[in-house]
Amino acid sequence: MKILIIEDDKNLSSELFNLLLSAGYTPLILQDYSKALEEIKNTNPDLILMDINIPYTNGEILLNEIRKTMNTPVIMLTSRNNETDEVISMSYGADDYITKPYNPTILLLRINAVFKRMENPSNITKYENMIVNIKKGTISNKQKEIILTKNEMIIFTHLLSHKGQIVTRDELITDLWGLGEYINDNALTVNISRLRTKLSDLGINNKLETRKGQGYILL
Amino acid sequence: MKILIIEDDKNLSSELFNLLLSAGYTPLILQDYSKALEEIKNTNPDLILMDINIPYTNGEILLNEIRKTMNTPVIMLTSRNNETDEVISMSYGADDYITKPYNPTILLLRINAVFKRMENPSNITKYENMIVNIKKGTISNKQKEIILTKNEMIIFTHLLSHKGQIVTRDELITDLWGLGEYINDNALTVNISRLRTKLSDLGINNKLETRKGQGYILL
DNA sequence: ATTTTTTGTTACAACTTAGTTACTATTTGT
DNA sequence: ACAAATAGTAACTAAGTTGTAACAAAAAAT
Repeated sequence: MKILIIEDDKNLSSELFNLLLSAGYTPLILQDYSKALEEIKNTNPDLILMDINIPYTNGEILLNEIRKTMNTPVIMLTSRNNETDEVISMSYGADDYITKPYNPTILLLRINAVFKRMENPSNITKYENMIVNIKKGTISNKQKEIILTKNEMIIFTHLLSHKGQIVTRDELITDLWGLGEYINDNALTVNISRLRTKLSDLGINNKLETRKGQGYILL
Repeated sequence: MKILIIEDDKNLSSELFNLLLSAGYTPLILQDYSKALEEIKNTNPDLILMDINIPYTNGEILLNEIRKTMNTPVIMLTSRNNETDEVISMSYGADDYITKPYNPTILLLRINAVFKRMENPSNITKYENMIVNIKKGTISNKQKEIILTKNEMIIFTHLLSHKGQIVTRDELITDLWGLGEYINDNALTVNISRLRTKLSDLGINNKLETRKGQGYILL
């Protein structure tokens, strides 16, 4: 399990490094923002531990960037014990946060808990301002809850797990109907259309784009 | 009633000791993990009160060990008022958790509640405004009590333990009739229908939804 | 600019899935 | 042994999901 530490304070990062190492993880350290995104894509860590206050940017912005293209869990290290940081972290899509100074055991427990939540192909994911409840078969925002049919959910979760990446029509067709039988291509188109309508009911528009000749992409 | 306290903070443990003693329990104190398992087996306490953050290990691990061999109820003392600890505690099989600083009265109430639950190995659950009495085979509200048949109870409890999640028909069929013999699919449908009628008699309507092609969900 | 290809939209109908009811057999209790 | 409760079956009905087809729109290609 690779854990990427993004932290400029060298004392702290090496402490973390040792802690994680002794707990059986493979820690990696990044000191600053500049190469972060690239590095994340290269190393593809299982979890990111990020100081909210890193040089040349702040955690929120980086978190935002990360969330555009991947779902790697992120735990924020917040310096102050204030609500604002917590709220910011969580609302920007962090999976948990820890206030410094942190308790090593607690940190490990939290990491564990995040992994647990990951394993559990989890009931609940977030997208934009929506909650995607796979086991319940719904997507919702604060106002409404909308039930997706089986096909719609298959398409949506597939796109969501490849957020920011083009997904070919063939991939979706295989996911929907398997390899065997021939299905009219248009069936997918229609299902995409139906999904778009339901997303639109929750105010999500123009997020499921067509890339002609290539496939679809969820932004 | 013997209650074992596992807590390294001596102030806290002696506070707890006195509190429990004056409440009529027989408290025992352990300062650390090393002899915990052995001690638990020797003294065979009726309940364990454990700090999640004890020296040389953490509560989660100990709890895990305990759960491998016994069902002694465990209440976790978590240091902060955070969800993660709660989630961890409960998911590892704790029976309850208390956040420090704790209110003595609340603590005693919780202990009491845990004992209650033990006596009566959760034959009683609540759903909406109803009481579900599994052993008795009834569901009731303040006005009426309705008897469920075995099948109805199997279906209802299965759905109840997966509240808010889609449960496939196959799951229910397996739960009802096991894997072997073939049963007309419609038998389940009929039983669902009968259950719905009885729920409706207690004013519970539209809570047991069909998700066509997927299963049923109890909201 | 026009044609061709690809995708979108809509309405419809079929198909699958589930619901209802009544009936019967089996079990249970008295 | 009889009555009552329980459970499975079957035939029919109801409903929702999904694919199809016809047409529209947009993008790509010529």
